[in-house]
Amino acid sequence: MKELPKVYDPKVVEKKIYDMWVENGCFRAERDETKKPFTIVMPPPNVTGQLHMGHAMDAALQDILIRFKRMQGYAALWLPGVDHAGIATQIKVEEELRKEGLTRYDLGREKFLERVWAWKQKYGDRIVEQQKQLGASCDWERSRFTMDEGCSKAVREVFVSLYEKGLIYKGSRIINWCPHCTTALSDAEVEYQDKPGHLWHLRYPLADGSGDVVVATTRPETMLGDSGVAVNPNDERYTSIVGKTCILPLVNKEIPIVADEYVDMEFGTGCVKMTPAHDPNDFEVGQRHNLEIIRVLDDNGKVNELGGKYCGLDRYEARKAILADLEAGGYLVKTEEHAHNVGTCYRCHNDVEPLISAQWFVKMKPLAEEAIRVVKDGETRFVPDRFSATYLNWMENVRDWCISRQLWWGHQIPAWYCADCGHITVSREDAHECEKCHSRNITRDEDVLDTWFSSALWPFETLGWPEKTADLDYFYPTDVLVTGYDIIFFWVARMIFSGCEHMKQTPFHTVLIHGLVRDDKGRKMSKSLGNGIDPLEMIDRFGSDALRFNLVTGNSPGNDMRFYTERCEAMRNFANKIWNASRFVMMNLTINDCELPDKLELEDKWILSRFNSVAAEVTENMEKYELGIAAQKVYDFIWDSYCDWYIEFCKTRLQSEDEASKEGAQRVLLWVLTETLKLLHPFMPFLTEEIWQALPHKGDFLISSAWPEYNKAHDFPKEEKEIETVMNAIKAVRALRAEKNVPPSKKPRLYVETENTAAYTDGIPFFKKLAYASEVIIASSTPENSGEMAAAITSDAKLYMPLAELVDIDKELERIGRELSRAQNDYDRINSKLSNDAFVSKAPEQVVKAEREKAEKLTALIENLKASVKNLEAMK
RNA sequence: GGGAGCAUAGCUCAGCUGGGAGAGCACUUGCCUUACAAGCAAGGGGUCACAGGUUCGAGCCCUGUUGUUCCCACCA
Repeated sequence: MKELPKVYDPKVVEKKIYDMWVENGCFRAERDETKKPFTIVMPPPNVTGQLHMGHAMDAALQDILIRFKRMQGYAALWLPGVDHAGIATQIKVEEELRKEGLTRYDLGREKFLERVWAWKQKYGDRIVEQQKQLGASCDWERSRFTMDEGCSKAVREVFVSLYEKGLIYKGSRIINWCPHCTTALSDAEVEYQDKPGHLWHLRYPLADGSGDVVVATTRPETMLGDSGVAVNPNDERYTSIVGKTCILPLVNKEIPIVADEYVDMEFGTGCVKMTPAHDPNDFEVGQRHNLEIIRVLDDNGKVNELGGKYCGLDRYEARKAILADLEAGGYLVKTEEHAHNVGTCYRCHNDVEPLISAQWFVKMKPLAEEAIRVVKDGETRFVPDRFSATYLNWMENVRDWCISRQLWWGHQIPAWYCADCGHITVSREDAHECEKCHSRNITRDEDVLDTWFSSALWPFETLGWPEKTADLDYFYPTDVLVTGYDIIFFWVARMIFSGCEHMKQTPFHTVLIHGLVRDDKGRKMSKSLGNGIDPLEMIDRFGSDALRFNLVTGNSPGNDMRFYTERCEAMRNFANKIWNASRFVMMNLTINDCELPDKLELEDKWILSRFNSVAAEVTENMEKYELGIAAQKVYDFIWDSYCDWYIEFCKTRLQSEDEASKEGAQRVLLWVLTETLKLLHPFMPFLTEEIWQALPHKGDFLISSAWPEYNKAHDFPKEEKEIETVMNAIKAVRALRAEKNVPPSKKPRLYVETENTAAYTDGIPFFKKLAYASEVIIASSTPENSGEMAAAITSDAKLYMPLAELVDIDKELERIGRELSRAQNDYDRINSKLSNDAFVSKAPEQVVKAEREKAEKLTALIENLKASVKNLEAMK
């Protein structure tokens, strides 16, 4: 048998094992009509991305599920890919250009796009390589890119077909504009932040000279675009001025005063300036009252030529200048502190400017209906369930989706404008003439689509849609989508309505939501804070398996988790524990197959029975997506049951002359280890495969072996109880010895007084090994000189040790007295339950029975303790 | 304004459909017991935020309160 190093070194193992899996096609998913498919599509990371802890957690969860299902015999497909990430990527390449003193306009669209593709070529694989280090068992041969030919075709098909159905339209509306990224954004791409600000009260004189109105605003610079003042129709303070006009200061323009329900009488002065071009509400009021739409800010957030003397000023400079001028002109009535909610760009975090612009939109209401139904009817289920409420709330109130972006990197909108007749041609094929007037004087829309427009198609475009492929037929709908709660709106919601619309089937039956990985102080990991922990560094220090285990244990689905390096270390220690247990088994191995023996000893039945329960429970937990609980159970089984007890139980047999017993121990040790490695494999794939390869095994790879199933023949409840009696006695002896500071080297005789001689006789070798006894004498009567010996008391035995020099009768009495009062307390509590008729009659039979058994044991223990007290007192 | 999460050991968190409070780390004591000192054994430490309620029985279910975090929303 191969000699293994004393310490597990993930570095030498992980790369080797991963390459072996890849070379042998272990991740490949084949269509197989004899198997059920199980499909996960990976949330595609950004091409520009670097693997961070969020990705690592996401990937770990998916890999665990896919490995589990693969072992259960499914045709398990984990489909990877990367996202072109419009704004993010374009910004990176533009930054690179800036270092050369260039802008994208210097290069022109075509050359710029060449640069981006080159960038993608250079860095696009980086994150994929990093995912591989995590052990991701994706079918890499099917890897896709959101701008590859197939995806482009899918995007085009969807755009055109939605346009044909009237679900995509172009219109001028108030949209969110990022002056830094110089593009429109969707509602979902705006992050609102509470920021301190001011509420300025401005006086607008009435045109007829009969007085003035005072409006309150947080954004005085937009006054340049004011085209009216609104008051509430029920506001008696202002009924007399409705219908009049006032003079817009600085601009010197006459604007109407209108009455509209929108105005809140309680807020500010009850008069609101109306800037229809720069505020969504004002826009709507403006529509109702036919107010002029005057856009005064350009695409860069600077005042445009309609702003008169302020033209060219940045919006915040303009604010200062305008306030100064208003104050000088006596128009500034007062200034109040006022915190307000400001929209910021989710990419660059600059303030978003609401402004009127002609953009493309997806009409959401009709699409949302089915997307709501599938979740309400449980065709798609969120885990944890509370996120379905988040989803439904969003979907029920969803507004039209602005999908055009003023960028170059992305899917260009397939719309051509006719210079002659003004018609818009939207086409699957590139258009060369206007479909209406056949003029060739057409130009293509410059804009590209929102990145999420293509990601929304991910579950089916990656399987070949719009072609009717065999893969699509077999693997769609997919099964589970794993992602963080932060992109439910961006992505999950849009995949669901897209799947419903284009495939007529929801894209997945389960959405497994996880939380954010935070730093050890609970802060979000971010570049600007510099508090990010690099998963690759953790892999380097502790191994991929340890990182994965850390990321999936100790927190529950949907909750954020704090990342502690020390926990990674603890998991590394766990990996090492298994490594050494395996090393121990191998060192003792003289067999070369992994069959169980014909004859099973008591302890063998115990560990098989324990394993059996654990396998059943773990499987159930996995199926309910309780991965953390499943992992914890495997951890406990390995460390407590297998290592701390079973291996120790076996040591004597492994050294014995009895060949049958010796081989039996080897066989059970090996069998349980092998099966346990299977349960652990999804969580710690590298370590388990490495060990499995070194052990006698059937089949080629652990990754493709069968998941353990509950086996009725391995259910031994009686033996479990019996060995646990012995374990309790061992623990009692060890506790006694520890209290008296007896070193393991001191091995006294052990006299056991018990009625249960059979079990204790079976346990003799265990008492010798684990309770440090030189000799074990079992009798149903009290040994001589019992008063001169220290005694450990259990419910069915008294275990005496001649540690004469350590025995102090008073101290013994005190110690036993403590145990007695503890036992008495427990007994009283249980007895009060049992003497309660309501409990006995109403509680389930099982529970009552269990309580009775406890009471019996405690009664016996108390009797034993009392007898000892009596005995000791007689000695005094 | 609406909604959700969280509150359990010194720290970070598990605790699935109600039935004797757990883990990791930290701490104390003793051990190099030939798989593992990245280890073994023993141990200390908790009014399960607070107040009610349902129940034979509540960390878990219901109501309310407090604190805290987050999401959504067009009050200028």
